[in-house]
Amino acid sequence: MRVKYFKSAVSKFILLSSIGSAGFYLGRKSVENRELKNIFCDEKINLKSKPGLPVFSTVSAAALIPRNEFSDKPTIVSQESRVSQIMRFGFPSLDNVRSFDDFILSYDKRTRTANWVFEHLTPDHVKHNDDVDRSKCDFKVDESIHPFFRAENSDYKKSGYDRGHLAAAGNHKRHQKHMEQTFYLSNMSPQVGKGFNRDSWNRLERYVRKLTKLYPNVYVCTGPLYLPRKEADGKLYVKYEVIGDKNVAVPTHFFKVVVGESADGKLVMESYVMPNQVISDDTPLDNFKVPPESIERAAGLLFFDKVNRKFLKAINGKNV
DNA sequence: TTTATTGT
Repeated sequence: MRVKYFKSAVSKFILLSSIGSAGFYLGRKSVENRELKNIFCDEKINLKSKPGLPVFSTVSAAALIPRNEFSDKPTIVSQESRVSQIMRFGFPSLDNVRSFDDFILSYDKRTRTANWVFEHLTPDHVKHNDDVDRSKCDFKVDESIHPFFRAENSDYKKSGYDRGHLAAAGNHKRHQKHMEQTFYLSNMSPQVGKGFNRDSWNRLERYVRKLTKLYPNVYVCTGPLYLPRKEADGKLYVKYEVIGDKNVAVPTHFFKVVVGESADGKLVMESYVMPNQVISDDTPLDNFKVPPESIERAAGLLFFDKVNRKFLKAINGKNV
């Protein structure tokens, strides 16, 4: 997704980096006005000239083989699979992609948490369902990942961090099995509990669910960020804690990129970055909006690459 | 309403 530069982007960057104790950088140049213009102002960017982009158009979601807990045999997926519905607008990357029944995940063996998760929400997915009970769900090891690289429950124990869902449990209320699959530790990242996971991040997740009241289809990509910050010597470093015997990485931030599709096919995009720290409950979610391109650069991902610009009407509330 | 941990 190539996006135009908006003047408000500068103030949003400043706002974002002012949240919390110290400034984090969504790209080294992003705080410099001149560089920002170079990055975002060129409306004539030739997509084909960008490395990596053409590769994605050749990848078919139908080739993926989803997990099936109840059989050793791989299931061949039809063209109209849930995977291709969820990934309709393209894969952010192709690294270690795993498909679950109602969400897709790319796993990072080095950090022992995901690179990204992708979900497709409809009013049906988020409405209350008496048959689905969150309290019956258990956090469980993802046995499909090599023991060297998978998080254990013991890694989180007494770490001070929550096992925070990336694909939120509340987004998968159609079947008990769907919700249970969100409890694999491959879908967890260490998150500050009170003040973040249980509060402002949860507020963002509920807001995304609420978007299904406005848009019959909502697509959302969520993941961790490890952003550089300036140290005392004036240089930028990426620094993050690791927890447990498996050294599970504690992300500095998390992102969400959301696309809502109206009944007439028109699309709006919103993208957020929140620091993994205590956030005051009265901080408006708008304060966390950042240009999607800045997340792409920081994360090494491309979001909604297959969206036809013709249908994209707004990014972060601004018409495009 | 939805997030969760710790201790019993």
